[in-house]
Amino acid sequence: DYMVQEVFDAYSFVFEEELLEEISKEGVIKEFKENEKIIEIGDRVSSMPLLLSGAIKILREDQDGDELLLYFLERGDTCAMTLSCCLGHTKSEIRAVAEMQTKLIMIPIEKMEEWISKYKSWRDFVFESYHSRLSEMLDTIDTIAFLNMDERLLKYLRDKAKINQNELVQITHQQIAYDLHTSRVVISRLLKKLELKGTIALNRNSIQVIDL
Amino acid sequence: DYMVQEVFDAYSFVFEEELLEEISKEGVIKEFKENEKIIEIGDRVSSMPLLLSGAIKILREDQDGDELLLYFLERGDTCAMTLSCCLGHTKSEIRAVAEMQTKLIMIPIEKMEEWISKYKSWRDFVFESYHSRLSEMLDTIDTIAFLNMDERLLKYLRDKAKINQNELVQITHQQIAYDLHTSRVVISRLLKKLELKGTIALNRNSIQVIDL
DNA sequence: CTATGTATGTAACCAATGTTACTGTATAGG
DNA sequence: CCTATACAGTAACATTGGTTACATACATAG
Repeated sequence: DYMVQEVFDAYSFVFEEELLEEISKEGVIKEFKENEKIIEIGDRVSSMPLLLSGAIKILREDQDGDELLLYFLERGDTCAMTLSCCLGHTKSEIRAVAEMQTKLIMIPIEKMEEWISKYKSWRDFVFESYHSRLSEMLDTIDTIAFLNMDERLLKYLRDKAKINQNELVQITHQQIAYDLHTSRVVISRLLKKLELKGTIALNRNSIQVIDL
Repeated sequence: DYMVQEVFDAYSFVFEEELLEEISKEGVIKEFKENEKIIEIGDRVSSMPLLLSGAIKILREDQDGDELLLYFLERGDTCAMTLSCCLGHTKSEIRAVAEMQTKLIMIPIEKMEEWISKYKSWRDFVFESYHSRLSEMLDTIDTIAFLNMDERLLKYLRDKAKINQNELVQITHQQIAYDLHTSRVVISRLLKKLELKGTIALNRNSIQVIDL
């Protein structure tokens, strides 16, 4: 029977063969380039994305249009936020942006509801997604509430290095400032301090995380 | 057939009669006094609480033991955090404290898993709980990340007034400081400013929220 | 090579929040 | 009534983070 190779690669440890085939049959593959917008705040969500390869960053926005990074998603993840919107038939409360070249498979909302009754593994996956997303949100809250900006910055760089599997993080100070909801000057200042401590090395358009 | 009155009162619009009866039969009623601890961080969670009456506040703690209020739960709510722990068989990541005299019914974890297959209304309830908890968490993140302390304080007082259905909030400055993860002096200072603006009136051990 | 735009470094200042220290006042228990 | 304690008001100062302004360095189009 027909099966998409990437679906197998990313989800064979999670779902049984029959479901993997259904996903392959019903899902629509979509690809996004780095920094391409995947979901916008207020979008009606009519299908649920499963991550096949790449990574996505999930952002929140305030009234003034200022952003805040919530967390990253990787292969095998799904966005519980979107899931939640699907099941509740509400609009997206977050923005999703491709962190790199990213491949998704979109599951129509009717199928995902059908599979909840049909496949225990799917149901478990959905619950597990909610669970890990709640944990991520808690972690995000801890970070914002309990850490100073220098600690948040270092955590951000380490997370970014991990997601990109590269200790050389390709990014500008301004982009970091957007993700952490602060200003470029603040980031430059703190980065310089981290460099003096020997934790990182600064280059134009990239930062090397030494102390991973 | 036997049914607990409070279960009917709080959940008759959500669950069918058969399920209401099962809940009444399998659940164990527990009562908590104001400020009594319901769940502690690290606790093994072996049953899932449904709120029958009263209110609960959910707190997060950092390494130094400092607290942060996440959100309140009311009648008809359940703690998706605890739910999540139940299903994932992990320990509690949060603390739950009775905000007032509170009555819960505790559902054994096996039953709640059984009902997920058996009752669609239960499954919907579980998903809806996850959905609203994720929304609350987003709201909490917005509050911490995007608001200044004076705005957070006012929001806190309004939420508290709403939960207690009383514009006269019985609380000390120190307790507010704990919930908002700041110091008593900061709270006293900001409260005084709010009083001068006419938004609130200060008394010993209580605050009247005028501008609800 | 030069001009332009983008990225970065940094000083000076401001605003918000956190800290310390001390004061006064209400209240409960003796 | 007296005293100990919890609660609240406030000044003075420190720290963190945000803002403005400007200088410098790099990269690329022409």
